Amino acid sequence: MAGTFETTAAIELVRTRSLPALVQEEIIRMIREGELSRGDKLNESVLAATLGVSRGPVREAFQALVESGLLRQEKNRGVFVRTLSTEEVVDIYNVRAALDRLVGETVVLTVTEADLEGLRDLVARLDEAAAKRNIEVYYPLNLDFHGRILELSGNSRLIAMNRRLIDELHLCRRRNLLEESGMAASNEEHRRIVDEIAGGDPEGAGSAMYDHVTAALGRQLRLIRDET
Amino acid sequence: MAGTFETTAAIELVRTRSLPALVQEEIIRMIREGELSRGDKLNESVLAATLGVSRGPVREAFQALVESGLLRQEKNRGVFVRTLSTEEVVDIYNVRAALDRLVGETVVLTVTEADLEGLRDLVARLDEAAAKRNIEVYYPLNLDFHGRILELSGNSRLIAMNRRLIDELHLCRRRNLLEESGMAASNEEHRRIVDEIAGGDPEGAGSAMYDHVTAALGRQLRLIRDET
DNA sequence: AAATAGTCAACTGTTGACAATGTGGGGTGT
DNA sequence: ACACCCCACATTGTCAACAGTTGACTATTT
Repeated sequence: MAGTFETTAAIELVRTRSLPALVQEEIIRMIREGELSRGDKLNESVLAATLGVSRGPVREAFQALVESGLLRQEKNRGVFVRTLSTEEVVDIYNVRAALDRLVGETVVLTVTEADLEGLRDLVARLDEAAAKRNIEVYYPLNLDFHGRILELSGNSRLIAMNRRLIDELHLCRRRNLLEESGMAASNEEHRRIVDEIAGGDPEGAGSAMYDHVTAALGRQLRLIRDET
Repeated sequence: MAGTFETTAAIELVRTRSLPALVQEEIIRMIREGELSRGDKLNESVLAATLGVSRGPVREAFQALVESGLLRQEKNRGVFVRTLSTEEVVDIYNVRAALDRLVGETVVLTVTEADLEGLRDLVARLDEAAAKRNIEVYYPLNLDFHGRILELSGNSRLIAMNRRLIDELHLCRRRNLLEESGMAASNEEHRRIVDEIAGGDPEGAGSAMYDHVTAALGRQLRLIRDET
């Protein structure tokens, strides 16, 4: 049969994806890509019309995103993209540091040589991007690097929580926040992380992850301070 | 004016509480109190009728609870109270251990003598409950003990995430799960936590918290194994 | 001119109705 | 007796309309 593959794929899509879930993904994408920034108001009717659905699914997506912390709701006034105070940014980075320490400790126990090879390859490509001062390449590679290590942990809750925190950090972080020196320093830490994981010592790998997040917080805070 | 106080309170209630939020709280309560157990199906119409609202707010509450992990959604079939596999329970405890280590490390830096006095008082009351093998008293005191330390951390994200994990653990944990020996052992660990916090060493306090959660996981796993 | 009351449009909160999907039971053919 | 198909019922997904609230603009008063 022609088109069988596409058909089954379409069926799977319709079977699993509901409108609220799709709306939710779209809003997250808009935040990640910067189409929505902190403090922006989301208008139910306008968003519904834009996406071609009614207000019901949009409202359901809002509730999920409020629960996950990406949106803030004021009764009878609407939902807004959350704004993070400096204190909250520090809080989030600290939590991420604690979670990533666990990621490092866990990954060491199950990592394979093939996994390590993949990570080393990513570090090499990050090096290249850093050398060219190309943030547009560096940034998604960086997300990929952390995402892959996270997956290797195999801990579903750890993965979910870390992803949510990363989404939240998109509220205050722009792609251009890492200037050149930051990229180089950051990738040196990546290299250390891979080495420590390869070394097989859980505490060492955990520390490497922890220190990396802490250093990233330092870089972020310096930028926030410079901004003002 | 007579009734001014009640009126302003009522205004504040209407101003802040929306139906979805109230429905959400009610469902969480039902899970915590055991009226809903893992795997149970939640019927939109029935729940809406019971609570005297329409299906809209109920569906919005569902989405928030799905996002927080308490409910699971199957398209066109309904939402169900999540069931946790043993692997997921282990995952959650591991994440909690990592978070609580951070709690311990953080609390040391800001704790006051008055805070410590409050914690010591709680440990004493927990001792009493443990001696009497009274789980009905021990259990809420235990929640209170951990809740207070958590608050002392002052990290809003840490507090929110920890609370959500505790809610999730209610999915598999019943009040009677801690038998007598467990209570005594658990409270010895509480005492060590307070001592380490009072000692002023972040790493020590972090370890005490971490070890307590790990030990709790051990007790939980033993019970799961005995159950089968 | 400033302050306050009144009015109105835009938006959110909630509801009931309609469409689509899944489920279980009865009947039919082998 | 067993398997299969079809239909009626229950439940979820989606939508459009109604009700209440908010914030801004206007008009009136001092």
